[in-house]
Amino acid sequence: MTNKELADLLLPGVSSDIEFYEKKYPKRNLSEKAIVTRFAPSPTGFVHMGSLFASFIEKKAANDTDGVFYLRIEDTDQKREVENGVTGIINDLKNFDITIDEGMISETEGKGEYGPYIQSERKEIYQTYVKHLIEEGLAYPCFCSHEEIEETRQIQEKRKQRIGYYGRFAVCRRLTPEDIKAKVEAGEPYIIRFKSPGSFDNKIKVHDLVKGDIEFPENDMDLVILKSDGLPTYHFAHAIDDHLMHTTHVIRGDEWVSSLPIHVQLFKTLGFEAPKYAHLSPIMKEEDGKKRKLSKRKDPEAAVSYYHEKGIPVEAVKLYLMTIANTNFEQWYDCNKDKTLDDFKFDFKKISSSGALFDVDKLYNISKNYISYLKATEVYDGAYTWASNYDLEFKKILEDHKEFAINLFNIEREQKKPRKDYSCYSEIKSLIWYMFDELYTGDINYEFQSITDKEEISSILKLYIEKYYDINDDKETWFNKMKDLASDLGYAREVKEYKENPDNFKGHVGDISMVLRVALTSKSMTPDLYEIMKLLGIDKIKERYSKFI
RNA sequence: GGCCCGUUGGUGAAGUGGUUCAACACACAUGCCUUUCACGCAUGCAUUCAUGGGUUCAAAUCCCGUACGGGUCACCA
Repeated sequence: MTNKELADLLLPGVSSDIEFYEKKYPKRNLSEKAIVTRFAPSPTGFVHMGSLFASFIEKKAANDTDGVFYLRIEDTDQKREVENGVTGIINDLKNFDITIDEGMISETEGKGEYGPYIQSERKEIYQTYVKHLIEEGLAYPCFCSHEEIEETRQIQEKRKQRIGYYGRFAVCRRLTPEDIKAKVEAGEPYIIRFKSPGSFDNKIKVHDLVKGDIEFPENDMDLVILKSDGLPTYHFAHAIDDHLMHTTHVIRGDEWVSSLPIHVQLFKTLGFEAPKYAHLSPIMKEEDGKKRKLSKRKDPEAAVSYYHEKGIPVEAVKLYLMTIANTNFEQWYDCNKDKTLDDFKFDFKKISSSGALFDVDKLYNISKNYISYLKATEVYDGAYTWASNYDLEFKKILEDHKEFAINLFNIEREQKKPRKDYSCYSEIKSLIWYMFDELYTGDINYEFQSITDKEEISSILKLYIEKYYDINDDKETWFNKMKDLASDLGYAREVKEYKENPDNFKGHVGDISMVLRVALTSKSMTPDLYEIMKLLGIDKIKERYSKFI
């Protein structure tokens, strides 16, 4: 029996014409330096922080070089299938403004010339290559049951030998065509394994863009390439897809580095040019003094939706990702505040080779800085969008008081050194609630500081309203009047004055303004009181003061 | 257990043999500024680069061992 006949017996009705696909998916018409990358998740319905990180880098690398970034869905494991799993991924990417040039755009549709972009629809392609490999004598069927494999494993463990299907443990490799024919005709189930040409004693060196040169023993395992359901394993699909889709750079998590010998070998024996590899270290998290991989089960911040819920601007998350992606980015950005992420040239060499700890504090800091340089209207828009998704009460307030809210956000903003109050949209409400009557209700907890006597407070408020407050005053006049008020009541006009002779005064102008602030907002910490008063207006000030009195 | 990778302050890190080499940023602390807060400014925070040994006139930087951490060893990706 020839290899050709064997191939027909094993994969009847499948073509082995690989030239068909080689022609169908020609080399991409791109410049030499253009990078083609892909994000290739399983359709689990959501994107993990680590994957977002990878896809972010993939897209950036492609964009920087006028290349292509595409989305391929790896659904060869049917047990993992999740309903609407693709849509969830597309949405998460969309939320982070990661758009694709090619690939899946909905649960079932793809766009681009190199599709299908979902592996379950590429079954014929894989099988064609598998059949070709059988014809070439580079692959063979394996009839071993799970139990038999397990037995071998135990033997190997006991003898302290390497575990796996290789060398003399690869029993089906030695099956004669006649054996195979008999087994197939008897209806024995089988899978297809790759006939590894490697030897464990040979060393190979693989270059990784992040980790550098890595030396491995050559792969000598006869890996499964086609599973009993007719779908390929990851390794095989990777070789076929990235070859046919002409991926130039495979960027993925470093859990894959140990498979590198397999992948390199697969590409080589298939006659494909291997892509460049960049293996990213996982994003770590510290817990109880120990580092561990950020886990989607244990860590809410591992889910990309977390940032959406918190209302951290997408741009801020991207800035943070870039600071861990390229170690020189942070300083570059510091010196180029007017530029954007697009202006920064991503460099594979500047990827840290050890796992970065995910630093939420740093993220919030970046976000806070980012928001502080936004225009008031942009803050409004961001807060409004966030509230529309997560806080309808706040959304209504923002709608009803649009002008007011924008003016509020504009206090001490749009200047060289703006205020930095908000690190994310979800916390804005808790910082400005007292500015809205809708929220300024119920039991108010007044945070008075040095002056707490009700009588005294009342007399300060009364006098201020009756004699001093004029909404038309400019800031200087306003503040001078507060000083007048202070001296009227026996307080020092200046803090210094008070500090020099504390016995001569009941307190100082700062104490007075604190009373005015707290009685108006209940809070001891607010933005500039002059601005706050102006915004609230005389009626509301009178109302709140008299309510207190 | 085999194979592979990593280890610079509380955190992210710069730095790959030698002119302040432990930069910069976050966090923290103190002080100044200030009617509060925030901002800003100033100062402090690793005599030391996991650890032991070696190479060298000279090492965080090169080599070897040890420890610790991570990854992987499926008809999962």
